[in-house]
Amino acid sequence: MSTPRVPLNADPGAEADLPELEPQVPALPAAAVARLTLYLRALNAFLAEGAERVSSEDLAEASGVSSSNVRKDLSYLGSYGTRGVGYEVQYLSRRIATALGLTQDWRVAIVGAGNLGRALARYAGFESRGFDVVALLDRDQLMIGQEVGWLRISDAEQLEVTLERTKANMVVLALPAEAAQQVCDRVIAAGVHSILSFAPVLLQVPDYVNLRKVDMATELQILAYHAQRLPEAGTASA
Amino acid sequence: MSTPRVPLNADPGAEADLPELEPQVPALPAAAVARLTLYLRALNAFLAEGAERVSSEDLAEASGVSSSNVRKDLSYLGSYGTRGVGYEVQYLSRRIATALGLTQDWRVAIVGAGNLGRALARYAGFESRGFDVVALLDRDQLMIGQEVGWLRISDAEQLEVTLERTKANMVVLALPAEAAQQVCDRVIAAGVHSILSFAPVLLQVPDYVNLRKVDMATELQILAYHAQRLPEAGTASA
DNA sequence: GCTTGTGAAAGGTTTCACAGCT
DNA sequence: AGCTGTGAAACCTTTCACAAGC
Repeated sequence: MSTPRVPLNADPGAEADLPELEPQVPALPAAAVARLTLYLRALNAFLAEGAERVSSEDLAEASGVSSSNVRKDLSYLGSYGTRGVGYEVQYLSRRIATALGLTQDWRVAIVGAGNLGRALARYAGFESRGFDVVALLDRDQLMIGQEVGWLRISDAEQLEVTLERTKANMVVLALPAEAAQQVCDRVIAAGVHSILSFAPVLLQVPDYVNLRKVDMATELQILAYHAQRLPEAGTASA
Repeated sequence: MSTPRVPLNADPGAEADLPELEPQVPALPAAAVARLTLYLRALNAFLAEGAERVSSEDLAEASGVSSSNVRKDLSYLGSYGTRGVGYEVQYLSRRIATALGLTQDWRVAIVGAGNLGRALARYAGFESRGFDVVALLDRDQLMIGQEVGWLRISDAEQLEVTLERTKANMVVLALPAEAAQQVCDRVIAAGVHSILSFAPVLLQVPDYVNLRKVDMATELQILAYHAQRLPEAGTASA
C-alpha cells in the first residue's frame, strides 16, 4: 500500500468506524495537492467557456498532466465522475476548492515593500483566486505611509499590531535574506503559521509551521542545468 | 537500479568504454539538481565566513536537507570529499557550479514590464548568482523607452531583434496569461529554448524546450491546503 | 462504446546502515 | 575515531491496463 487510505466519502453523516476523536480526513499526497491547483485553474477556464462536463482527458490536456494521473488524483477526493461521461465542471471545481481549503477566506500580509513586495501587492492574480492582500509592511521610514495599489504601507516595527488588526492568516516574506529569519520568527510568534518566503535563505521554523519557498535564482539555475545538457541552438538566431 | 549510472569521474582523459559519439555525462536526478542549487548557496555562505571545509552534516543543516541526502547528491558528481574529514568548500562550490552549467554566461531577457517584470529586472539576486539581465521588453507604447534599473524598456514587437542583439539565451515571461502563449511561441522560434514563466497558464511547448513555471497563487493555495488541515492557531493572536 | 476508478507494476526518491578510507 | 560513499530497504509517485458502470 502506498498512498493514503479511505477515499473520503464526504457524506457528513457516515458512522465513525473507529472512535478516534479527530474525524481526520486522510492527507492527500503532496504531489496531488500541487496538481489539484492546476485542475482548479483549468476547470475555471472551462467554466468560463461554458463547458458543463469534462473528461479526464480534457483536464489532462488543459493542465499538462497525464489523464491517468488526473483520474488518480481526483479519486483521492472520492468518486465524483460518471463513467462513460466525465466530470461535471462546476461541481468538481467546488469539490477541489473545498479539499484545498479555499472556502474560508485567506488574508495575506506582505512584509517587505521593495520591488517584489510592491509587485505582489498589486498582483491581481491573488485576489482573483481568493487571497485578500490585507497589509503591506516595511521598515523603511521613507516608505511607510506610501500608497501601493489599494494599500498603505505600514510600519514593520508594528508587525504584530498590524497582523492582529488585519486578521492576517498568511504572510508573504519579500525581504532581503538578512532580515528574513528575524521577521519570520516574529510572524510565527504572532500566531501566523503559513508563510511563503521569497528570501533566498534557509528559514528555520518549528514543524507546526507551513513554510513554502520560491527562489527565482534557483529556478534559473535549474534551467541552466538543463539548457547546458542539450547543446542545441541556445542563443537567439532564428 | 533506480538512479543514473556511472559516478562521473571528471578525469578528462578517461578512455571511452563504448564508442558512443556524445561523451554523455549521465543525467542527475531532477530532485538532486534542485538541491544542488541549495548547496551552492550554502557553500558560498560558508566561503564568505571563511570556512575551508564542511561535513555533509554542516551542509545538511545549512540547506535544510538530510545529511545522507547531501552525501548521495554529491556522490552523483563523483567522490570529492575526504573520508573522516569532509569537503573542501571552494572546490566543491566550483564543482557544483560546473555541474549546473553556471560557468557559461547566461543572458536573460524579461518580457513584460508590468509590476513583476520591473521587480525582476531590478532584482539584484539574479546578477549576484551569475545571470545577466540584458533586456526588458513590453508592448505598451507608454512604457517603451522608460528606464528601469540599468535597462531601457524595449519594444516587444521587436522581440526577435532584441533577443538577437542582446544574445539572450534565457527568457523570463512576466506577462498576463492571455499574452503568454503567443510570446512564448515567438521566443522559441527565435531560438531561445530556456524559459521561466510567471504566467498563470499552461504553456504548450515542444519537448526540446526547457520550461519552468512559477505561479504564486498556486503556492498560496498549497499553503492553504496545509493550513486548513492543522486547525491550530491560524489568525494572529500572540 | 466510452470514460471512470483502481489494483498492480514500474519508476523515482529518500533513508538506513555500514563498509571503506583517512 | 570520524566522515564519506553506497548498496539495499523503504517510501512515494506515476503509469499501465482493465474491470466496472453509465
